[in-house]
Amino acid sequence: MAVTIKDIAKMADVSPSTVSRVVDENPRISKKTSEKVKRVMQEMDYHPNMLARSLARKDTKIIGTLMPGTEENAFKHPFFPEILRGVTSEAYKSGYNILISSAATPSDEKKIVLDFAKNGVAEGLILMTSRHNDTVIKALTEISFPFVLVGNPENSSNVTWVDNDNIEAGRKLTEHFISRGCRKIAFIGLTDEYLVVKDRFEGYRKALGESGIEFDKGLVVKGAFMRSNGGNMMSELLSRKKDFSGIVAADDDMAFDAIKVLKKAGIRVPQDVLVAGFNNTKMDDYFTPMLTSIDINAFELGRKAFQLIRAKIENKDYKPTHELVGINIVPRESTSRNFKGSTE
Amino acid sequence: MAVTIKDIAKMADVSPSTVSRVVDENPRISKKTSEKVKRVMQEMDYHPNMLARSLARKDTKIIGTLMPGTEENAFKHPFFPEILRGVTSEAYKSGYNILISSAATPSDEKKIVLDFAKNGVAEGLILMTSRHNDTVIKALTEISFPFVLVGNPENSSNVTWVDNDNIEAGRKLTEHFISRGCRKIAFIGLTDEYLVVKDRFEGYRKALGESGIEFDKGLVVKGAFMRSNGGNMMSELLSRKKDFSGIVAADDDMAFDAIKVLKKAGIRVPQDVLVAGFNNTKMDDYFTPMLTSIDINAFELGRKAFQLIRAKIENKDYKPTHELVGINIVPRESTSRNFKGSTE
DNA sequence: CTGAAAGCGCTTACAG
DNA sequence: CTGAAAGCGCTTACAG
Repeated sequence: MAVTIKDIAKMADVSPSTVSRVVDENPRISKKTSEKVKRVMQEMDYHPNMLARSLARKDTKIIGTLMPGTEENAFKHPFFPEILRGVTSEAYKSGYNILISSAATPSDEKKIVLDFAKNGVAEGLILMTSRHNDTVIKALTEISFPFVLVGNPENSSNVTWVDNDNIEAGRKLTEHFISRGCRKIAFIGLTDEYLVVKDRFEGYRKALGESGIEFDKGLVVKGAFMRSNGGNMMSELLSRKKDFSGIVAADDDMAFDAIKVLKKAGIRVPQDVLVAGFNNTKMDDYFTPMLTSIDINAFELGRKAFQLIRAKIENKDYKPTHELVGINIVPRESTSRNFKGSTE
Repeated sequence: MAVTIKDIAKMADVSPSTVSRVVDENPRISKKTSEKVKRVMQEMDYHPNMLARSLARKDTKIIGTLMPGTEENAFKHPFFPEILRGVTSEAYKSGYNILISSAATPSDEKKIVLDFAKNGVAEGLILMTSRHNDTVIKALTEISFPFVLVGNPENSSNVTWVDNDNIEAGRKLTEHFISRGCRKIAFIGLTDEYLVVKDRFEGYRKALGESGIEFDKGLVVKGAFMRSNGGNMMSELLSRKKDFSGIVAADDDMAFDAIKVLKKAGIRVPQDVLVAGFNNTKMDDYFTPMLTSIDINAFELGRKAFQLIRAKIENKDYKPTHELVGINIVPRESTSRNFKGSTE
């Protein structure tokens, strides 16, 4: 059987209360007693039982995270692990542990989350994903269980969240094209479904405006935010027979597929058209040409998310707030002006 | 305050013991009582406190996982998330939760793990990584805390583990080259450091032997198991001026870099030389040419790992064992014989 | 079939 | 500075 506080108390010839206080570094305990108890704890290899402590104290130092459903493709997106890494790394510093959970499908999520919120294990929750008309967020808000969303909520008034400044991201990437001399810049992958994309698009328009370039909606292609459509959208754009020298894709995967279609059509990237996307996927370095992209700093998103949830937990009347994580542009071959041809 | 078993007892006019038994679906409770209690639980939105239950029962339904250090590159390897996804998905089915922890550096690991093992929260541990002379495994074995390793331990006698059949993987991939008519097949990235690689190499030799191809150690290039070296190893091989028509790389990343060097040297893949790797990275589809690879089924590794740890926990004298997860070859352009040239 | 009571391993207000 | 005692919210052997 594991060593308990009672065993230590007996060996050290003090009361359990005293041992508990030593463990807790309570300053009221005399140095002498404290040292004696500590020695005994060492000798007996005592590790406090966290369950008992949590039950008595009503805190657990455990934060839950809700990942996208294991059956969903979202889970496979490379930035979830990065976010998780950020969360874990930050949690580690302050002695918190991270519990991950994930329903198979969105419909199971609410049940899981509510149970999570009420079964006493997690003190707070980090949501990795938000949906249109999110019932999870609503439920959590109703019972006022502390949570932080990574991403931008539909109704941001009452929720604490971290996200990138997606408008800024769109603006910066578009400026990059402009600085390379492009004036006819297309945007592919616009959708109403995701705020991220709408924001990136807004940034795109902003950049155009700031440079006095007239917005041409003939250069915008709408489409679902899914990889498989990058190619179709590119074909659509080509079929319009419009002139363009740059393409902002709503994310890297779309950019890859768009470039494939361009190649087939005999249009060279970057010699004929510059292309770039968002997310700074690992693949960007391996694609031909290497893809210019916006790094969203997923690790930092995770860190910030943890800091916020911790703040909420430790300060019950912490007001809903949000933080924006900076982005960086990573220029690569696909927008290079002195590209000597690919390495093949 | 949260609703407790006492509140339910009072409302339903029974004793707390009875409520507890209803929650536990104890068949000794009369249907009538059970229904009454359940109704009250519904009405009051009762969720059992897991901490209290765990403390009393001495089980927590929580499994810990040790990821590679957050500061290590390993954490970024795309198969960790996949493994985790497998673990989580399987855990969900049986109502277990997964706690992730990760030291910053290997030296912190032992402390974390031992505390984990003794603080009563996790009933078992899944280790995602093993090291040369692994002190974590040793410590866990000494205190006989249940754990399962994903990967192959140095000293496999006393540990339960899941891994791919890496010998089979090496064999299958090499056979693939042979079936394409290659007889002079190089192997780059051999190292003593990792058993995975040694096994893949063993499979390579096996396949050669089975086809009566003489092994030529002049076609083997040693090198650390790190991406950055794929290019160097390729250069080394080229400098030997040996003839070869196929290259087995110790993993996909090495294959990518090797191909880049080949391209620079004016050697075409697959027209002049076939190349393939291991892991079936997402990038394989985006690289030019698309890379043939061995899929290691990381999701399945995770699932199996969970099943094993659960078996160990629920059956205390479960004997150390291991399971091998099958692999699949995924043929792509880089080993295609009727490749019409890339899409560019 | 149901309940009273002891116990899981801690914490902490109260008393001294 | 230290201890006795009650309590955190459950479970379960025992008794009936």
